Amino acid sequence: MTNDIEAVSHWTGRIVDVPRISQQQKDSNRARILTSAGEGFRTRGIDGIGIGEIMKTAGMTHGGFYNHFDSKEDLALAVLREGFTGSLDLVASIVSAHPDSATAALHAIIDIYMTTAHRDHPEDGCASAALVADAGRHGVEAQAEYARGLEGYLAAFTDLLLRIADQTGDTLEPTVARERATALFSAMVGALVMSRAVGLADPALSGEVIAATAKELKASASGAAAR
Amino acid sequence: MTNDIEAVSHWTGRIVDVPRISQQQKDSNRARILTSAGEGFRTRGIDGIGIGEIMKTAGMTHGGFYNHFDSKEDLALAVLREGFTGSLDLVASIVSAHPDSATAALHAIIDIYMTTAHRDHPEDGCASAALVADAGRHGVEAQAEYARGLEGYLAAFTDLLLRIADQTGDTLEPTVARERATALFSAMVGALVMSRAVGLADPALSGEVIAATAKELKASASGAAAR
DNA sequence: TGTACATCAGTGAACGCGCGTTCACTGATGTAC
DNA sequence: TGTACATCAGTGAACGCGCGTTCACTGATGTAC
Repeated sequence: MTNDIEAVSHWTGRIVDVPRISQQQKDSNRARILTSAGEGFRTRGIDGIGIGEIMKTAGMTHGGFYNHFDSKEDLALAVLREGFTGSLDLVASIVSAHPDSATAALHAIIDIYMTTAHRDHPEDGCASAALVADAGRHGVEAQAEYARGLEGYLAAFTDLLLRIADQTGDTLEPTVARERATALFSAMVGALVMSRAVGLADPALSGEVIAATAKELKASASGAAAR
Repeated sequence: MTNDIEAVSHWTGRIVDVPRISQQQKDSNRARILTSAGEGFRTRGIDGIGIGEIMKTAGMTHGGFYNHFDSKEDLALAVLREGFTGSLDLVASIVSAHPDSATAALHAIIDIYMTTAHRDHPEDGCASAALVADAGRHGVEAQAEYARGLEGYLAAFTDLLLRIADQTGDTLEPTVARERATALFSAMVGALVMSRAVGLADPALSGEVIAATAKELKASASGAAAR
């Protein structure tokens, strides 16, 4: 069952689901595999879910997988690339929603990132947090994709910190802004992954980790120039 | 081959390696399994290495595993418990090596934690960083072990920040100290796992992440009271 | 002290299972004439 | 416009492999008498 179209079989005369694959349909199927894999990999890790289940979630049988990807590793690379693009687009959209105040934009990012909702739904959350361990344990190509994404995050946060300094009239060297952006993003990712590591067993501690870190990061970003 | 003792077989007359298992020997074998599993799990993830390879590294064949542990999951719980104990002991030993200055102790911890050596050797590094993703993807019992360890880290860092404030004459509420300790440890763990995620593909970025975060954290801890 | 026997840790073959991957097949699409 | 045929995406059975786990066996240890 690759689509919802019914047709009368020329051969049997019975009404059956038949494949009717156009290039557009193929592209759509590939996108569904990618979405399914992105969610599965983020939730259970690259080694934690198989091709069969990914394809089933995408609405196909497992054999057709290799019409779209060379291997599971190839799929993982595509998920990393696609995943970071989506995450960075979200950051950019939050920033452009606060054109007047870079501080408000940063606070909005932190408030969206550091939530129990984000903690509980890695499947459509930040790629950097959900896939950080998988990237470290896979090959150099996966790490290269992760590096590209991480660089995107650091560039976005560095730019934001520079704009905050500019708007508040403080002086901030670009190299220092980049260092602070690195520490900031490290804390966001670290808090989120640790809150996920204890979410089931100790919800109070889990919530405390993200809330306390968010509070500190917002205070730190506002008062950075005063340091 | 469970030990290095040779003996003459009563039955064949040939010199063979024979098992000669005392309680002490059994305890030692269990400890070797635990060490081997701790290193394997940290480096490649709980799902990334099998019982067979763990037992081989420990110098035994795989069948004997179940004389020591009920299941692989049981082993993972033991690794988490043992691993955090070791990590927290190391933190405590660094602290007691700097009895005069809590600031010096914190800087020493950061300088040991945020290094390329620690990044490149998860097998004998911090349990919280190496196993954070595995804990999040395993059951509630694994998360409970992780939570116990995380609580130990947060308590240790909170105590250290309070002692720094005390020694510099600043006032610091315990609840605020705990929040700052949480953000601090989140940044340490986040920076380390991200630096591992790009270590092979982009050593420059990888080194930058730990160096920049370490620098920021030390500056932030020293100037925390001034904020 | 010596002998018989129960205990139990380690060995290595075997189990069922799920995985990533391959492959023969089906049938709709697109092209050639 | 209609017919014949090459193309190729999806199906589902099958493959080899490694995994976690089980089990019959071996032989040293410890205990009973």
